[in-house]
Amino acid sequence: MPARPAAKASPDPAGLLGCSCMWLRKATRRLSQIYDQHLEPLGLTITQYGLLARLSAADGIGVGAFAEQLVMDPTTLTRNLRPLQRQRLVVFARDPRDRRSRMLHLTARGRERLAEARPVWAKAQHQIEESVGRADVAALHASLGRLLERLAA
Amino acid sequence: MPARPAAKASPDPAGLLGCSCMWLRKATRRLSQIYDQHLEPLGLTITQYGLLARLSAADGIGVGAFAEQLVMDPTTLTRNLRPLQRQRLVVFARDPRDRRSRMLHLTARGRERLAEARPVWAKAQHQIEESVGRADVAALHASLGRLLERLAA
DNA sequence: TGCCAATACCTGCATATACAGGTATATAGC
DNA sequence: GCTATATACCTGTATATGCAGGTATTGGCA
Repeated sequence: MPARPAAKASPDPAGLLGCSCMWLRKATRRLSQIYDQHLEPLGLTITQYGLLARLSAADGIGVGAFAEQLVMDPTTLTRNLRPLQRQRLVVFARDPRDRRSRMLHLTARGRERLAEARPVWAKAQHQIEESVGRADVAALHASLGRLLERLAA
Repeated sequence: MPARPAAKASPDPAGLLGCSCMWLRKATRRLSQIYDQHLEPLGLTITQYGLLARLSAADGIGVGAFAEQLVMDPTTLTRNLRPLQRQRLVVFARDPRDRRSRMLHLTARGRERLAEARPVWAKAQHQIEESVGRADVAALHASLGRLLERLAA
């Protein structure tokens, strides 16, 4: 029996119960709300936390390569980095070997902020796993991982 | 063996392989891109298609109730409806019994556009099911449905 | 050397998303 | 009827997202 959250009587005349994108968008809205509420006192969104965390493992990477890792348009990434840049959590540095490229670096301040934020993020993640079930969450991640592999651009 | 798309060597120092929101956002970006490419000739995004389709099953609904159905902030919905309003695919009508409320209606033009778009949407959905596997897609939908039920606001 | 195509990034525009705080209307108490 | 509160929606501001098209730099090739 498939799960059906809101729909009352309608037999899905629009076929939207079968639209993968609607399900994903809806779930993304709800989850973002939860993470963002937890992170708000730190002045970070979940997107920004994610960028800091990824960058801490890829220091010096260029915008293009970073965007590809994130399955994100490079122009989107450029703009998503701006609030972090304004808070002096990340910096852009010209690559002397290729002056077109900009190497991204976490600042000391950025590493500090990330260290503060990590347990807050973990609390949000834990809350979600409590509500949804650890196994279901793991299955969801695996499912999304397969989807991204099979739809790789 | 859990699926791991991009990460090369790093043992996930940031814990992000376990962040549900990152997985969802990433997958949403990729899927939106696919649907939007299909729908582009019709002048619709996947979000807009979804609003038309849902509205066709809930004609006359108010902004607040519609937003709740969509797990979306009412102010977001108001603005998402604007491009459709400009294209005269939907209209707002004052409810005579409660002049605060605005009843949303598809126009004839809106119903036409939806009829044109439906097979295009179906083609995108079909492509995704071909690539990802019908069973995996169904499991994903069920998984997201459960998540939304258990995290209902 | 000098030009051209490819590359790495950016700006302009449009949509998608939500919070804070505003206006207009309705309803409950009195 | 009057007022206080609640409700339904909107605007201002900020971030998130991606496409079209631009600039600067690099590298290949004549």
